[in-house]
Amino acid sequence: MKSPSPTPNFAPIKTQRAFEVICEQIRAQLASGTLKTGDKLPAERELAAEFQVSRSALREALRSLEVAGIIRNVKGVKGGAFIQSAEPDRIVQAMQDYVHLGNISLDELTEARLATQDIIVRLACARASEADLAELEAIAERTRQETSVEARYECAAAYYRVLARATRNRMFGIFVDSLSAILHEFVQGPDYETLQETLIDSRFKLVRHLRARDADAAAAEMRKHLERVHRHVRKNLKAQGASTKTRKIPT
Amino acid sequence: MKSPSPTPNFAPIKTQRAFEVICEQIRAQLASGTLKTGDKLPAERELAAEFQVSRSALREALRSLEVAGIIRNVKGVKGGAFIQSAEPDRIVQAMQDYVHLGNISLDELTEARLATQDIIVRLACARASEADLAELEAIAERTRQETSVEARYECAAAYYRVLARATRNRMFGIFVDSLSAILHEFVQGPDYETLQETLIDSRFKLVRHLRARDADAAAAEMRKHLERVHRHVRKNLKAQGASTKTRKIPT
DNA sequence: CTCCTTTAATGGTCCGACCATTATAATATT
DNA sequence: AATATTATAATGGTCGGACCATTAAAGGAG
Repeated sequence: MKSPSPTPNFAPIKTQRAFEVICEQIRAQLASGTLKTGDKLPAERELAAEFQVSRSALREALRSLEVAGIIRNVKGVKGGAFIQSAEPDRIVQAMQDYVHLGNISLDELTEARLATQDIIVRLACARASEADLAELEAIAERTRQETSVEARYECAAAYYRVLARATRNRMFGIFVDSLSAILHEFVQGPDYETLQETLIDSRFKLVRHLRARDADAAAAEMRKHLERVHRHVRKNLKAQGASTKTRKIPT
Repeated sequence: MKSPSPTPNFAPIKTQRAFEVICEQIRAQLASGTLKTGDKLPAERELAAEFQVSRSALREALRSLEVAGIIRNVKGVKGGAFIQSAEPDRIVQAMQDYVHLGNISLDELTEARLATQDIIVRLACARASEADLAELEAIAERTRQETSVEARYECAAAYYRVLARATRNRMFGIFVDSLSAILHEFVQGPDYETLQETLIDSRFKLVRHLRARDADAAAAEMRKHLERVHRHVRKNLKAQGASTKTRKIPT
C-alpha cells in the first residue's frame, strides 16, 4: 500500500470547458443585474470574438442558457439572444426529468401534493378575490362542456393554476405545475371518464367553501379529491402491471 | 381592415431545430424505459451518423441534455455520454435562475419556506429514526466548531437536508434545497455571526422536540427560526439599500 | 404613397481538421 | 516474470470556414 496522501483536502481539479466559463460569466451578469430581462446579447460571431472562442463553443454555451430558459434565440436580422422573462416551464421540465430518471414513488408524489395543496387551499381561502372565485367557477363550468380527455386535463390544470395564483405567492404555482405535470402522465385509464364527473363536482364544492371562507372544509374537499385521484392512478398502475409506461413510477 | 381569419385555431407552426428533435427522441427513450441510468450512448461521430445530422448539431443536443442533468459526458477512450442517475441539482439551478430572472419576493420565499418546513417538521417528527436524530445533533455540534461563515452554511444546509430526508419523501428534499439555495445568497451581513449562535441553539431545541415526538413544539421552533432569518435578511436588505446584489429580490 | 424586390445581418447546420485526455496494448526495464 | 514506461487509438472539446433559411430594413417600381 502506498502512503496515504498527507493532505487529502486539495481543491478538486475541475477542467473547466469553454462553454461553462461563458455560461458562468453570463449568469453572473444576470445575478448582479448587469443583464436583465429584455436585454439583447451581441451576435454570435461578435460574442465569440469577444470571448475569444470559436463560434461552436459559444453556441454550446448559448444553447445551454436557452434550455435553461435564460435566453431566447431569434433568427434573422435584428435577431440574436434575448434575456428571457422568467418562465417556470424549465423547473417543471427539470422535475419531470428527475422523476423519469429517478426513484420518486407515486406515494411520495401524492404526499407532497397533499401537503402543498393543503397550504394552497388555506392561503387561497384567506386571499382569493371574488374575481378569482368567479374564474374558478367559469373554468369548472367549461370543463363540463369539453369532450376530449386532453381538453379536460387542460381545464383541470388551469383550475389548479388559478387556485395557486390566488395564494398571491408564485412559488406555489411552481410546485403545483411541477407536481401535476408529472402526475398527468398517469391519469389516463379506463374509468377516467366517470371519475371526471366526480372531480368536476368537487371543484364546484371547493369554490363554495372558499367563498364561505371555510378553510377547513375547503382543505378537506381538496384532500378527498387528491385521494380519489391517487386511488385511481394506483389502481390503474396495478391493473396494467408491467406496462413500459407505468413501470417508471414505483407505487 | 382585413377580414379576420375564419379559423384562428391553427396549429402553431414551430420550426423544429435538429437538436430539439434529437433531445426529444432521447428523452422519449428515457421515459419509455429503453434508456436507463448507467446506459452509454454511442460515440458522438457515430450518433451523428445515426441521426443523419452533423456532429455540431448532435453536440448541441448532448450539451442540452447534459445541462439538464440527464447525461454526463466523459472524455477519453471508453468515454461517451452516460445516462445520469437523478440529481436534484438541476432543479435547484432552475429555481435559482427563475428567481434571478423573475419577480419572486423575499416574502414569497419565506412564506413558501414556512409552509414546507412546517410539513417537513411534522412528517419528520413522526418518521425520524434515532439515527436521523443523532445525525442532526452531530451536525449541529459540528457547526459550533466551524469558524468560517461558508463552512457554517454548509453545516446548516446539511442539517436541513437530513431533516428533509427524515420525512422519507424525496420531494421535500428538493423543495428545501431549492429554497435554501436561493436564500443563501442573502444571509450574509453584519450581525450574521451573533445570529448564528441563536440558530445553532434552535437546532438543538428542534431535535429535542423531535425526539419527544412533539410535533407542535417542533413546528413552532422551526417557525421561530425561519422568522428570525427572515427578519435578519430583511433588515440587511433595507440597510444596504440599493446594492446591486440585493436589488434582485424585492422585499 | 404603396407595394414589391433586393440586400444584408443573423441563427442553424454542415464539414473537416486538430488538440487534450484516457484506457488499452505494446514495449522496455529490472 | 513482474513492473514500469511508452505508443496507440478512441473520444470529447475546440476551431475555422462555409453555406442555408429566415427576417427586417433599404431600395426601387408603379
